[in-house]
Amino acid sequence: MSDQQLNIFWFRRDLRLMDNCGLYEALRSGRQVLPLFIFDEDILNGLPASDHRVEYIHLQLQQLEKELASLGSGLLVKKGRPLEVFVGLLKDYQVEAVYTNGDHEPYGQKRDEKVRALLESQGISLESHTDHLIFNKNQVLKPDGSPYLVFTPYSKQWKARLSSRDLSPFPSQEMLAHLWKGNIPSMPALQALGCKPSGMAMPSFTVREDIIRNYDRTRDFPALEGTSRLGTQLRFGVLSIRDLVKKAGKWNEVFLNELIWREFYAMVLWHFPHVVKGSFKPVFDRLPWVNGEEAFSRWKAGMTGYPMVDAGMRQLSQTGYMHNRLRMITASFLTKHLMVDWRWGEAWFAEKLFDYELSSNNGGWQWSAGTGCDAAPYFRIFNPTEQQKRFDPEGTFIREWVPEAGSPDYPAPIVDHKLARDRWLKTVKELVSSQR
DNA sequence: TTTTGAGTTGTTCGA
DNA sequence: GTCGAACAACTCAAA
Repeated sequence: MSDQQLNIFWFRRDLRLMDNCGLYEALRSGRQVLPLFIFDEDILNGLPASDHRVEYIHLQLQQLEKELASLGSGLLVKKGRPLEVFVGLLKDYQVEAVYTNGDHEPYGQKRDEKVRALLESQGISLESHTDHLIFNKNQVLKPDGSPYLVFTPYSKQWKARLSSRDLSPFPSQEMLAHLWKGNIPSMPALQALGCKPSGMAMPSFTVREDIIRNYDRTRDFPALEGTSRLGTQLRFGVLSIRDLVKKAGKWNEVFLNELIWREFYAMVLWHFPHVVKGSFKPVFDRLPWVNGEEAFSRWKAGMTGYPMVDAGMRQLSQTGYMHNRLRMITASFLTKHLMVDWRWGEAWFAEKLFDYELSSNNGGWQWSAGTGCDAAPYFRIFNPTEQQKRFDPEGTFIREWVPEAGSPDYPAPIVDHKLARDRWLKTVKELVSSQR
């Protein structure tokens, strides 16, 4: 056991050294800081052998390790259950305090409470900071102290609060000399974690001022480079949200609003964790979903016979990404045309998306299905053919992903649009009227 | 307490 | 082809 007292900084979804709130606070305390990451077995065991997100995290950790090594330090990477890993660490090191950045998801909160209890039983504190969002659970509330349920008033209040919020970066850089200089074993290879390479291209987009400035005009056209593609970096904290919000505020209000949606849904999940399992509005848990396995399979495979839907679904499977416009079209189609439970679709996106974020994915699906807070009205049903005309008028996107569209090799539409539309309208009307 | 206006991203229909 | 209304009623937020 090392006899020198130290702090641990526990990286999770904040895989960067710069402008990292919790890391800065750990370094500022004056003690040396040992950087730690844990591959959580409880999460890994629920994933397939080849998961592109694990691969992405591993890649970012390698980058972090390189940066830390150049500073004379290193990154301690462990695999196991966090609680058990900490039990081991407390034997190996004389830990004074553990610093980290908070997590708004129910699993992360339970995990952190268990770790906190363990540490506190040893007289060690767990210091948690807010880093992945601008505002935490209770910083943007109605005057009566309750959470907002509608986006627009939330966003107004969010912006009002932002104007008095200091977004200057946490100057972690100036403190990096305080990193632990003792021996740190190098991190395990991906295969040693039991994960195979996915063969997918890892997202590595940069913050593009030109794209963000044009965001409101180009974001709806999947054939254009019209969206930021920064979701994955935000999910894993490779980018600082403070930095991005500062730029968004200068560059494009509509883009800033998207970042506020991200915070809105995080806040909703924080206050209403029941949305993980069921509809925000309980009445919609009684929707008589058809849940056809065959239809669901065809949707997943991009074989519905609606080119716009299939293009989106194939883009997702093959790249781990789907353009936002297509996320709405495919989600609307699965829930309203095929009448498959939104949770099925949510789970599929969760498995496939690089940028998967529980709160945003859940919020988006419930919005699409009309079951969420501040959701789309039930009669707002996307017509996949109409959407194709409006947002891919040249057919560029369709040709890229569904080159056989229009040929005999391409399946006939899985459902008739008008019949499906009428069925959905009738179903929801009956549900709502039965409630009165 | 009551009232009033408003509510991400759409589609269809009929004038 | 364009345009406005209807789709549905309810809940939320704020005055």
